[in-house]
Amino acid sequence: MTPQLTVDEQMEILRRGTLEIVPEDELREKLVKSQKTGVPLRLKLGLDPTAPDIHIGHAVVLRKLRQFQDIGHEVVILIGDFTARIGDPSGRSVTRPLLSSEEIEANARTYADQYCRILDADKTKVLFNSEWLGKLDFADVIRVSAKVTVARVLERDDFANRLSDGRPIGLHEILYPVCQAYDSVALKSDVELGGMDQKFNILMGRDLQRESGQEPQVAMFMPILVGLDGVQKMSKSLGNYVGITEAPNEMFGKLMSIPDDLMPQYFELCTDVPMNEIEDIVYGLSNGKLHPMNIKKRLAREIVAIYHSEESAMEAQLEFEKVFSSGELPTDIPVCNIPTDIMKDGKIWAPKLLTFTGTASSNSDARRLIEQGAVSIDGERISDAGSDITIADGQVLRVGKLKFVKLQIN
RNA sequence: GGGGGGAUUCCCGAGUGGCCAAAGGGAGCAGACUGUAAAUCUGUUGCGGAACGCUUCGGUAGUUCGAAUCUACCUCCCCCCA
Repeated sequence: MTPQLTVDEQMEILRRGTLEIVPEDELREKLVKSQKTGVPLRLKLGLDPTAPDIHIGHAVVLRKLRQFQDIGHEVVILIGDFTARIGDPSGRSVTRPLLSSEEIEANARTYADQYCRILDADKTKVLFNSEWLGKLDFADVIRVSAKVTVARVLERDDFANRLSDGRPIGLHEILYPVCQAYDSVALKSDVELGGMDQKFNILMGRDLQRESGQEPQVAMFMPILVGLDGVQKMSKSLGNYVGITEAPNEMFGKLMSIPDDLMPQYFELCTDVPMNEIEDIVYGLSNGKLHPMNIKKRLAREIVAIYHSEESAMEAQLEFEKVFSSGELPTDIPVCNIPTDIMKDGKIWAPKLLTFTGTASSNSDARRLIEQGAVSIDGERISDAGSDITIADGQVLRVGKLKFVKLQIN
């Protein structure tokens, strides 16, 4: 992109949205040195070999890496296939299922397809930590472990808490941070990015690099994006996410459903809107000069445009307004064939229509929806769950706010 | 090695022989209200062509007219002591 930004300008870009840079002056020094020598910095991002669906929460870190790439630096995506066997003790205590090497490879490929939408593929490398961790023998493990003291490991919040609560800590879990730290040594990374939950592990990398005679990496901590519900972190399993491969209309709709007070955060972390403009927006919202809905539309447009295009973002907005503001039918309605043999005399039992079209999961579910007034055909509400209803070719069945099906009778 | 506690519907969690398809909360869904939301209110959340019936409370086999509740065994989890 723009090759010759001053280091100050670079720092300003890189600081955006980050929680903490440890230590900040070392990052500056590294940037200065890199600019002088022309040797790019090596950025490390460790990823789990699971979770192949990247959402805009993951994208926060990936976009930060992209900023580094645009300045000229290179990124190493480190797939933790070896460490996955241990299970990161950070936060969750759920043991992860072991993955076969085929699965890991398949996941890594899916990852690659997706992160290319954000990262510059020419400046990105993917490595697996089994490559070096798998080669260590027991003596090596002891030698590396010897560089870390128990007190140092136990400083970590999670371990300290577990110890005082009398909850168990596996001996192997103590080695997890050591493994991750060793990755940094093996990669000779200059900067490692991660969430605050990675703080301990990433800082451990600094220690081990120093012990190994390397210049320690700088740690950059990125915030965890809050999900669409406005409460929990964005994650696929909670269903409160926007996937970066989702269609424009879906993205737009999902983004419009976030609580208002999430908007500033989303602007900062998920868009390229300049910070001073975001400040103006926040101010305008607080004094009532700006309407939250319009701002949210802008936000949704900005994000959709990143992963698709400005045109499709605009179209998504028009579609959204059409369906939700004007209450009109969406442009694309899935068609469902209704075979005549499940009908009699042009009629069909109402719950059957819902289960057949997949708009209800069971007759009981369908009955409920009908009784609650969620079901209509061509805008006319169906209210009797026991009744046979007359349907005609081309009619549109609507269930709830979001489900539409065009009936095709043959 | 010894002792103790537990597994309930999507999640948490009540229920200790019939009044239990199973309290309460969370989450979801639907309706109202809105700005599309959030908040709020209301309803709903096993299955069945359904005012009746059927299948559920870790698994299996029992006891009983009747079991989520009692017994035996099994599986898995957790805690304490060593």
